[in-house]
Amino acid sequence: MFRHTLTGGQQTMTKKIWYLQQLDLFEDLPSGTLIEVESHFHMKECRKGTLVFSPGDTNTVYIVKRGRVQVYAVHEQGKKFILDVLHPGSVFGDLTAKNSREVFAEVLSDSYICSINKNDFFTLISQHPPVAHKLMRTLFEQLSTLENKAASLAHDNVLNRLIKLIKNLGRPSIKAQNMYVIEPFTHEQLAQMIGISRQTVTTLLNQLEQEQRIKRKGKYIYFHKNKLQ
DNA sequence: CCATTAACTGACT
DNA sequence: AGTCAGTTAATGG
Repeated sequence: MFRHTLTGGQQTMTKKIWYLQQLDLFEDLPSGTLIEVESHFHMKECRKGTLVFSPGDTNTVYIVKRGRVQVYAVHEQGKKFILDVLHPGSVFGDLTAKNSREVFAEVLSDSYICSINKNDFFTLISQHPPVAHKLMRTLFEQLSTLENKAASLAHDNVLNRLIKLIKNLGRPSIKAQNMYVIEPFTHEQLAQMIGISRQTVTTLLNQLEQEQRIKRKGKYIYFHKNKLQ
């Protein structure tokens, strides 16, 4: 398993489950084997708020087919720290043999979640090297971005943390060039991603909007790549 | 200072 | 009734 420490304030944490973003793992397989592969999966419809994964769940690997899933840790004082928000194509599950106590995965919007027995999953992967290859590539890419995250949490003030978060969450807009969009999050969720308070997020977002560094429509946040330093 | 906490408010479901 | 965003006063490192 991977061990990475996030130093936000005094807290350190261990990543007990792994997840891979935006990975259509089996998309390149010939349709014949695809059908065989899919027979190993279960598909479940999950309502908003459902806990897909909770501590102690070590035998299953999950793939998000539709919707959004947030992976978060809960600390001693009951505070949430959001580790990642997963989208369709994301793969996640527990790597450890022991029970992990503090990591949960919760559905943010009505979703379809595929699940597969962990051993079956790894058997499948070893039978299809291109899939293993893709899995590893994404894994290493994510490892490098984690370093930046950790450094930001350790050294940046709240404003810079929020700015980096905004940059990381932004996806290129289809409409305007160099324009980026962030899907709806509550201020509470944004706060929980970088370990700051909800009120501070509210204040800083208003400040950034007044400085014309971001724009907002409802819960969507827009920004130009150059305007946000 | 900078940021968090607590508390209250109005808007929106 | 519950969630969310915005504001302010008090507190602490």
